[in-house]
Order: sequence, then structure tokens, then C-alpha cells
Amino acid sequence: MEKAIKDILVNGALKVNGSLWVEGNGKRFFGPGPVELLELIQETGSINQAAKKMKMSYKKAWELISNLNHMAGSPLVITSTGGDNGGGSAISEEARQLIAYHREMRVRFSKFLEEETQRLK
Amino acid sequence: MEKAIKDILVNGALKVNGSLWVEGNGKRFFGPGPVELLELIQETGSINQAAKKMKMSYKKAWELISNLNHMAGSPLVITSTGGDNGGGSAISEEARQLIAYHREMRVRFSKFLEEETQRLK
DNA sequence: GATCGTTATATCCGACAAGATATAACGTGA
DNA sequence: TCACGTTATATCTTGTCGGATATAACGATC
Repeated sequence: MEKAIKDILVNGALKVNGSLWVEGNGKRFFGPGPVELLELIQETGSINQAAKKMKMSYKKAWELISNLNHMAGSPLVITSTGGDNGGGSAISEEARQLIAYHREMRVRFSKFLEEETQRLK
Repeated sequence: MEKAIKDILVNGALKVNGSLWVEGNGKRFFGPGPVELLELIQETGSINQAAKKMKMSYKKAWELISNLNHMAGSPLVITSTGGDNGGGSAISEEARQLIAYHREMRVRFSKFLEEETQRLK
């Protein structure tokens, strides 16, 4: 009898997993990392705090946002320096749409992965 | 009117893309790289030549295979040193099954990505 | 104008990854 | 016994990425 895929691996707990992102012109544009960061910026109102919550360096967060803003037609993160509380950041309507879309997409992806995992058994 | 996602990006050519792999105990076990390598080993009968065709160093290929063989219950690549043509490698029946499975999975995944890309528009 | 916390940016440094190189072991066939 | 092409493995170097650090600019509030 033919072996099931799951019997090929030593230890059980076999699972299909993956990653999903949006590309523009073949370059990765919007993946799980940015989504989380944007969500946290929305929540905290600050790139700094958002980065800290993700345990990401400010530098990396800033570069990421800079890329996003450059690739997108209109900025996804709107920043202001100085002022009331030293400044802060907010996300644009476009960013909210992207987040919402990505979230829905992930739900469908989870289902897909679930189904694929079932097939292994 | 609400902007379509595709209008958020500067340049068109928007696309959903992703990557898929099999995990054992949370550790990545079998992704696109290994699949291609195994296929080339099957084709060429040699780790060396397979690695060259992928423009991968022999070292990396060997480490990859070593991992695979350790994670799997039975070796996926069977090697022999010395002899007729200096030695060579072949892939096991289990490896062939994994490849076949992964290929089918990728077909379904492509379809999924296609559908998701449609939704952007 | 001093203070504050943030954005914005440059520079330096260390760790890790990846490649390059070297070499041993192997077994068949000439 | 030697040559050959491959597997197997260790070691060294190099390049890249990320983190750490430093500092300027900013503008509301006091």
C-alpha cells in the first residue's frame, strides 16, 4: 500500500503553511509585516510605539513605511513632526482599505491552508 | 466613490502572490526550493549537477538534503560515493510522492492566487 | 525661548549567511 | 595501482543585513 505523506515525516504534526502578499510590478509591496505595522500605527498614533510593540527597530519600520509610501500613489502613513505631543502618525484611508482587504484575504487563505493540510492525511 | 485597491498603487500590474510549504512541528520542511532540487537530482542523477543547474552552491544543496533526510523517516535522497561514475544520487519513492503532492498543491495554489488577484480589480 | 517626544537621517559596528576553497573518502574500471 | 567524478566535511573569507547610536528638525505648549 502507498504511504500517506504524513508517514514520510518522522514526527507527526504535519501542516501546510504559507505566506501571501500583494505585488506591484513583480516587487513585493504589501505583506503580513506591513499590515501589522500599519494596524499598530493606527492604534498607537506613532511609528515609534508601533515599532516597539512589534519589537522592530524604528529604522526598519521607517524604511518599510518609506517604501510603502513611495510605491503607493498616495501616502499610506501620514506623519507630522513637532507639535502637540512631539508629533505622530496616522494611516490614510487607502491604508485602511489595504488592511481590510488583506484581512479578508487571510481568512480565505487560512481556509485554503486548512483544506490542503487535510489532504495530507 | 471608493478607490479600487489597484488604484492605490502607482503602477498597475498588481498581483497577489505567495509561497507554500509543508511544516513538521512548526519547522519548515518542504518548500519550493527543495522540490526543484529533488527534481533536478532525479533528472541528472547527481547532487553536484543539480546544484549547478540551480546555481546553488554544492554546500547549500548538501545541507538542504541533509536536513530533509534527517527530518524524513526514510531518506529522500540516496547517495553513493565512488564507483562507476564517481558516485551519484537518486531520489526515493517517498521523494517522488512529495514532489507529486507539491506539484498538485501548487496547481491549486495558483488557482487561489488567480482568484485573489481578480478580487483586486 | 526651553522643554518634550516624535519624525527623519547618517554612520558605525557586529553577527550571521553564503560563497569560496581545500581535502579526504570512496569504489569502479582501465 | 592509478585516474576519475562524486559525495562528505571542515575552514576561511566576504558581503549583507540589522541593530545600536547619534543628532538634527520640528512645532505646540508652557
